[in-house]
Amino acid sequence: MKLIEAKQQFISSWGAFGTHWGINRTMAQIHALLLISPDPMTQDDIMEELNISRGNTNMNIRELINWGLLERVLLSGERKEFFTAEKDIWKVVKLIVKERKKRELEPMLQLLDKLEKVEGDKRDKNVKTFVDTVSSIKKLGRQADKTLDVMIKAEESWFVGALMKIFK
Amino acid sequence: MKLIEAKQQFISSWGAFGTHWGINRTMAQIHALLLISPDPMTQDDIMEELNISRGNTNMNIRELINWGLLERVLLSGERKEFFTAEKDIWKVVKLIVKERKKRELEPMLQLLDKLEKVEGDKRDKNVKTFVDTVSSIKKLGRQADKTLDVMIKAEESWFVGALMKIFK
DNA sequence: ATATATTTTCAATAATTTTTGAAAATTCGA
DNA sequence: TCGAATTTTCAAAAATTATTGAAAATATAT
Repeated sequence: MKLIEAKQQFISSWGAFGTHWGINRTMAQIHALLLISPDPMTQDDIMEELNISRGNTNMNIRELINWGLLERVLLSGERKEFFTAEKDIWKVVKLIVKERKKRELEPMLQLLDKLEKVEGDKRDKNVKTFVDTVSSIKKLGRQADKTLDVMIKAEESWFVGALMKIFK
Repeated sequence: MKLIEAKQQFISSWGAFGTHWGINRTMAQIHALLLISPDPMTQDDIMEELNISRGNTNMNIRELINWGLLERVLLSGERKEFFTAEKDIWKVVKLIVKERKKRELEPMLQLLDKLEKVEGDKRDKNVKTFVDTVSSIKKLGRQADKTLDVMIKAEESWFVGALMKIFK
């Protein structure tokens, strides 16, 4: 397979993959393109390469910067802004985990805390099932939250080494 | 908070949560409803409780059964089918992980294997960056795949215990 | 200060995904 | 086997989400 074709496939499937991970298609495609670009690119470069509009490009670049996945780069002598992607995949994973934890897991845990305090007699099986379900989700969620916190701070080598020990 | 209101909130936010996890809103809501229902429910019960159409209910129940999250239950003397949800949250998590691994991670790893073999001279920095990126994603992906395999087979008590050891 | 290049915004449009509901198929008791 | 109850299908409609592109805002060089 030629590089040009391989790039196409990588970008398009990273895009599809992203849609399952809370990142929209274009955002994931821009990210993919910059992951495999040795040099920083401008907004115009990205528009042309992916055949998408200026507005779309701009909005998704900004969103990627919010996630910490892209950085603005200033090249001396250039008027335009350039963008580059974090290339260390372990860092990329940690950034995504961090963001999704904040956006999804934490609000869910807060809600569960509130729902666990529902009024009613636990001898009523409806109340009992509700409280038991909420409690067990909360328990697992809290464990996941703590685990992810440690992961976010960990070095890849340490993390993989530790996992290997457990999972031989 | 009254049970009825707590149920509403649980169902609606589980639905929103699901949309970030490759599960559509209605599917997640049906799942939530059955998680907190002490007794099995029929399709009509579910339609009425969630105010959704028959077709929608039917399609999403079947999808939940495909994921292994719901089971058909036959109650003696009843003509209608009843449905019940797996209540053990650890098992639920494992079922979801298993399904998403199969649908998303495995196809991605297969593609990366293919893309890594791209033609071209590695002294060309475009080729080098491409291959390096693909390889490092693949490496982390394979590790994740193995880790998830062990997780899917693990008991919750063992798993949490093992994590606690690492993450003190 | 002005002209020009560049970036950002956002209402309108397009694409995609979800939902409906009625018809078709299936199941099951009598 | 028949007929009513129940489940399934799927084309059309609705809802949601993503994209465009032109206008406005901002930044920069001269």
